[in-house]
Parts: sequence; C-alpha cells; structure tokens
Amino acid sequence: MPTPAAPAGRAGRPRSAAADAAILAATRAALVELGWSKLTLGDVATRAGVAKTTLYRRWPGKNELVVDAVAELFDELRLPDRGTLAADIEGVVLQFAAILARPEARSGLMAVVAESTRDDALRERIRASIVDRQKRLVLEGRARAQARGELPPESDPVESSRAVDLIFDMVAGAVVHRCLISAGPVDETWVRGFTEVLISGLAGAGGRR
Amino acid sequence: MPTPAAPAGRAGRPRSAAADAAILAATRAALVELGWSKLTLGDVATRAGVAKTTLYRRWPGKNELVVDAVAELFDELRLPDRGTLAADIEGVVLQFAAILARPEARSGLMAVVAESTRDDALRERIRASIVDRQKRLVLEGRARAQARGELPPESDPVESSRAVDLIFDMVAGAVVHRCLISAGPVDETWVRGFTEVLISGLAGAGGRR
Amino acid sequence: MPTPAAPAGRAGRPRSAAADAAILAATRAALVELGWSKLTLGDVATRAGVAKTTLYRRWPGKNELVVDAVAELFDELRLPDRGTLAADIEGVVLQFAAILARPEARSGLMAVVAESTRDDALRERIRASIVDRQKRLVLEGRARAQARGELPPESDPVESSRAVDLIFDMVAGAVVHRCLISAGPVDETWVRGFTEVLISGLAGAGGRR
Amino acid sequence: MPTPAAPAGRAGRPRSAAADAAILAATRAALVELGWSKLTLGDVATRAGVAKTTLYRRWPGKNELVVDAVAELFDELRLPDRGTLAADIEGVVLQFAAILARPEARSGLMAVVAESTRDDALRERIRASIVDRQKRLVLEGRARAQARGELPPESDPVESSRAVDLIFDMVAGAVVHRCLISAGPVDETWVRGFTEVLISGLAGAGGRR
DNA sequence: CAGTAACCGAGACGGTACGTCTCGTCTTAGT
DNA sequence: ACTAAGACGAGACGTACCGTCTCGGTTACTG
Repeated sequence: MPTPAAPAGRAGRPRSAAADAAILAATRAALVELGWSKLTLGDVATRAGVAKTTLYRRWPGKNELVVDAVAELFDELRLPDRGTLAADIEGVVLQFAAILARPEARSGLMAVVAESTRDDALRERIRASIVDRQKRLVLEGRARAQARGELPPESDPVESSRAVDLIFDMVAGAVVHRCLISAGPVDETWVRGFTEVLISGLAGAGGRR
Repeated sequence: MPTPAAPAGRAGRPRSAAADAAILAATRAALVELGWSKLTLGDVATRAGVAKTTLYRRWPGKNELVVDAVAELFDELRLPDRGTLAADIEGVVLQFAAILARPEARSGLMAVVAESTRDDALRERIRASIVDRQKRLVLEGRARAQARGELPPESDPVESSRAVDLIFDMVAGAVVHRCLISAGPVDETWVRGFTEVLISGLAGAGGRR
Repeated sequence: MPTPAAPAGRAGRPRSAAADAAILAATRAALVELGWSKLTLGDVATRAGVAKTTLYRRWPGKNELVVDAVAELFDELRLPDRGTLAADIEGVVLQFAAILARPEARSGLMAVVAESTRDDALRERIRASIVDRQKRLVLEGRARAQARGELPPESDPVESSRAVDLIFDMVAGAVVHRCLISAGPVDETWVRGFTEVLISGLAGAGGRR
Repeated sequence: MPTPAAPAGRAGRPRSAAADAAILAATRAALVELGWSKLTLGDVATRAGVAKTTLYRRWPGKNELVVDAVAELFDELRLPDRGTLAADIEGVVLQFAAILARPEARSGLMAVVAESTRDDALRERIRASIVDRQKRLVLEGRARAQARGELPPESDPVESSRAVDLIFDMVAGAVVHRCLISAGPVDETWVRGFTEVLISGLAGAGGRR
C-alpha cells in the first residue's frame, strides 16, 4: 500500500519491511488516543520508533496513511453462515457496528471521507481499499442465499452489479448513519428491524421485476 | 446559535447582529474554496470583515462554527407532494443528494461528524441542529401517506418512534453513503431502485407485523 | 535595529520592548556556548523566553540577528587618552583584541562576514552597524593627535576620508588577522611592533605627500 | 591531504585517485554557486559523481573539505619581480585581492576561519595549509629587497621571524579587511596608499631600531 | 447627558505541527 | 576493500494557525 521504493528496485539499502507494519499500528494507536484531528505524523513516527522522513518517504500525508491504517480493520469482517439470509445479514451488520464502535475506526473513517470530498485521488484510494474490497460480503451473501434457494439466480449481469452496489449502499449507509451520525445504539432490536425491512424490500422489489 | 452575550443582556454595547450572518456566510464560502481541513478561523474572520476576537467570543471553535454554518443548508429541504409515497420519497432523496453535491455541505458535514466521535457536546449539537431537525420530513411523509391510505395509522407510539428513526437512518444513510463514500451517481435509476426496495420493505415488514 | 512593527504604529498590541534585549542577549549566550554554526533560532528563542515567531517577526534570519548581537559588543570600544598617538593606538588595539578574544565575537563576526560575501543587504548591515560605526575611533584619534601637534591638520577632505578608510583597514585588518586567522597572541610585544610600523608609516607617507 | 587509506595500504581495492581531485573541484564549484552555508556534502558528492560514503571516508566533514579546496587557490600566488620592494608588494597585493574576489575563496575562507574559532584542529589545518604556506611570499620579498640593498640584512633570527609574522598579519589583514569586511575596492589608489604607508613604516621602524 | 461596560478592529504573544532538508551512518549489491 | 545507491534516525528549518492577550477606540444602555 505505501508508495513503492525506487522503481528499478536494485541499488541501495532496501526499505525496512518491519517499519510499514509498525507505522500502521502506531497510526491506529494514535487514532485511539488522540482522534484524527489531533493526530500528528511526528507523533506517529515517534510511536513507531521511526523517523518522520521514513514516514513521508512512504505515504504522501496523513490522509493516505489513515486510509491504509483503517482499511486493514475492515478486512476482519467475515460473513457468518447462520442458515438464513436474514441471520447472515444480522451477523455481518453486528460485526460492522462493532468495528465502527472502535475509536480508531470511528474518527478515522469519517475524517478521510470528509477529506476525500476535495481530493479525487484520496476518494479512489478509499474506494479501492475499503469500499470495493468489502463488496465481497454482499456477493458471498447473495451466492449463499441463491444456493439455499432464498433468492433467484442472476440473469442480467448489469442489473446484478447495480443491485450489489445498491445493497451495499443501503447496508453500509444505514449502519454508518446509525453509528456515527444519529448516534443511536445498534442493538438486536435495531438490527432485526433493519434486516426485516431490507429482506422484505429485496423480495418485494425483486419479485415485481 | 452562537454563544449568547453577557448573561442578562444589560449594560454595554450589544453584539452586532450583522456579524453573525456575515461569519456564517464567510464560513460557507471558505468551505467551498478550501474545504474543512484548510479552513482557518483567521481566514473566516478576514472574509467576514471581523476580528478574530469577535469570532471566538461567539463560537468555541471551528467545529461548532461549521456545524452551525452547515445546519442552515439542510433547512432548505422540503417534502414535495407528488401524489404517492414513492414519488415523495424520490423527490426528497434527490433534493438531499443535491445538497450533498454542494462542496460546503460535502466537506463540512463529514468532518464535523468525524470530530463528533470524540466530542459528546459536538455530537449533541449535530443531533439537535441537523439530525433531529430533519426527521420532520419522515414524519410528514408518513402522515401524508396515511392520509392517502398508503400506510396504516399508528398504534404503538414507542414502535412508531423507533420506525421513524430506522427509516431516517436508512434513507439518509443510503444517500450519504452513495454520495460521499462509494461516490456513485445519485441519478434516476439509483433513486428508483432505492425507493422500490424501501417501499417494498416497509410494506412487507409492516404487513408481517 | 530589528525590523520595525507595522509602519502606521497605531492599532494592535505593541511589540514588547523587553523581548528585543532578551533576544540579543540570548543570541550572545548561545554564541558563547555553541558557536555560530550550531546556533539555532529555536534555541535562541527558548533561551530568551520568547516564541520562535516573535524572533522571525523582528529579524529576517540568523545572519541579521547575529550582526545586531555582535555589533553591540564593539560599541564598548573607547579611545583612551594616554598622551601620545602611539599610546592611544596601543590602547585601542588591546581593547579590540580583548573583544575578539571573547567567543561570542570570534565566531559570530567571521561567520557573518562569510555570509555577507553572498548577500549584499547583509554586507550593508555589517558596514553600517559595525564598520562605519567604529571609524569614529580613527577620527577621534586623528583629531586628538592634531590637537597635540603630532599630525598636521587636514587640507583635502577627499584625501582625508580616504586616509581614514585606509587606516581603519590596516588597524582592524591586522588585529583581526592576528587574532582569528594566524592565531597568534596579541601581547605587548606584538602591539608595540605593530604601532611602531604604523606610526612611522603615517609620518613617512604623510610627510612625503 | 585527505585522510589516508587503510594504514599500510595493502589489501583490497585501492582508492580512486581521480576521486580526490573531482571532489575538491566539485567543492569549489559548489562554493561558487551556493556559498558555504548552502553547500551540502550530498550535493558535492553528486557533482563529483561520487557516493556520499566515499566523501566521508576521506574527509571528516565539511570544514576540512573546504579548507583543502580553498588552500589550493592561494598556491597560485607568485611574487613578481618588478624591480623595487614597493612594486613587488603592490603586485602581490593585487594578486591576493584578485583571488579574494573569486566567490569560492570569499565565502569559503571566512567561513572556515569562523568555524576554526571553536575547533583547534581546524585552526591548525588552516594555519598549516594556508597561512604558514604563504609566508614564503614575505620571506622571498625580504630576501629580494635585501639583495637589492633596499633592506638591511638580518641580525637577530628571533626578531626576524617576529617581523615576518607582523608583516604578514599587516598585509594579509589589510587586504582581507578591505575586500571582505569594509568591502571597498582594492584599486590602484588604495594599493599605492597602503604600500606607501607600509614601506615607510618598515623603513622608519627598522631605522629607529 | 455623563459614565461606563461590553463591544469592536488590529495585531503581537507563546505554542505547536507542518513538510522539507541535510546530517552522518548503515545496509545493500556490484566491481 | 573498495564503489554507487539509497534508506535510515535525528533534528533544524522557516511557515502557518492556534487561541490568548493587549491595545486604542466605539457604541448604546443606565443612572
């Protein structure tokens, strides 16, 4: 993820591999303690036992560093097999909410999204590292539901991809909004209500088509 | 919205009323040009033709100022009467997306949300000035749909309030995620697909209950 | 000497007068301890109990600051009245050597001269603050010698000014070279030898003219 | 001049002889373009087509490197035979001034002198490489003047050596001060005036003794 | 209608972080 | 054992904002 070293990759001392991991871990630790706006790259470097120059050699700035540090968190998400589509969705929503309850994700994620509204390269980095990377969960869930006969198989591939995007926006959007904006609890009651509306909506809308 | 003047409001020169409006307008202008992270209070003061001291006398800091400046934007939202619940929702979603397309809203909103993850007073300010204030749209929409006979009347007031919150999270969340995170277009196709799933979901979930 | 405040001299908080003196004293202290090349403006600011910004608001950089700090040292020079021109010169030469023996003068003076070879504004600052300012000693000495009848009165004012410059170059140059470059002792023997050659030269050259 | 290679000079690849010359030339070129304070060893290495490591293996640091680079410049000085002592002195003074007009000498020389005030090893290096090395000019000049009968032969060898030092301080000091500190022109007028005073002084002081 | 208290602009203040630069060292691979 | 290349920890650079403070001056209530 960090900017690669001198392209030819030959001469000179190679970059320390350990430094990358230490920097990302230090970034998350600093996010927990200080939040995004009080996080400074000098402090991250100190925590990582690394010079500031080393950090700037690998990432262009705070935003890109935080994207990479946060992106790793979402790779922990797994789609549990609970027997039904509804239960699977409830499971993944709870996991997602649990990650968003962690301070390093809370303040980091929204902040880089805010920055990305004025920086196209950053928006792409977020899309590639976080958004598109987690759409796998929607694909897996749908495939599993189709195998169980809960959903009909795909016909139109364009329509199919559009549906994945929509579902991802609805699920991720609702959870993010609940956790971070309206700041209500993501408990069993809320998750069950949300899943019920979503499943009904998918069945209803799909059936009408 | 700004911190009120000396308590009882007695002696001394009163605060300039014009300054408040000038400061909020200057804040929005600065958000458009610079985005949240490069916005400085010194610059806002200069744009507003006001001393930095004046600004700090009225707002505790950048975050609170931006919340107030952004909150005014969402008051423009209106629920159009297009004859059906689906059409009403589509209308308000498009308006919401239009506001989120404006740079002063894009970068300001997400940034203060990010900051609010570490500042409870700020979270409350956001909830009061932006979130709760716009739930009126959901209430209006439901009332109108009930008047039309598209939705059954309320029975349980607790359940009713919970449903408003859920719907608000789902609508606002999906639009925010689409606009700012996955960064896809909010066009007719997407809005129709979203509304279809939502309406079916509400009907299905409501009917099953 | 420092850059003056906002010209109009009216609005705003006035500059602290104490800060100037504290900064120049701190600069000399740092020169003593660290020498010119290891002197940092951040350290000077700390010693003076002042913020770095305050320092940069008043001086453009290290060179100008050191010139001002060092210039004050040479204002201590006095032309003693020892009865004869030769004795007066010996007195002032010994004083000059004593100043050049102090570490704040030694490393500061040569360093700014070195820098001035590439910076015309700095060269002018040195000339105005140090060189021209101390030519008073030559003028005083000559006037006193003329009063005593040791030297004839001036006739041509152009020639007179040229002679002052030459004598200053010869005296200051010899002492500086002895102290700082060839690094020999400036003791009674050396001073007497130097003065003897100089006085004879002045008499001889003057007489021939 | 550079630090010698592995003591006895046995095993392994021998040091490139060309590198030394290239480094000193690159140092002078960098002095011309950048001056002492902006000269960096990394830049010198690049100009010389040499790795930074190579440079540090041969010189302890910037100061020593610059001393060696500048010292070579003064070896160009020659004592011309113009028939009289006065004319010889004028000739060598003009040559000296011409060297001090070159930017690599101007900024390099004073800077290392400044550094030498806090570094005894450096002062010795300067004295050995530059000062003592050029005293040959004074010795040659005196010998030639004695051969012509312009000066009496030496009697006391201690006194003789002391006189050489004094004359060197007076000549070099005056020229350096004129060129670099008071920053006036070293033209025919100045040189003639200076030489006149000096010669008279030597004659007068010598005669009186 | 005089006093005075709170406001206003301007700008200097002590801090802190920025992102860049150079230092002198170290670690590669290649000669 | 040397070389070029380049990453490394360290730390100063000069700039930009922060939020506070100190000024002289301006209102508009209150006594």
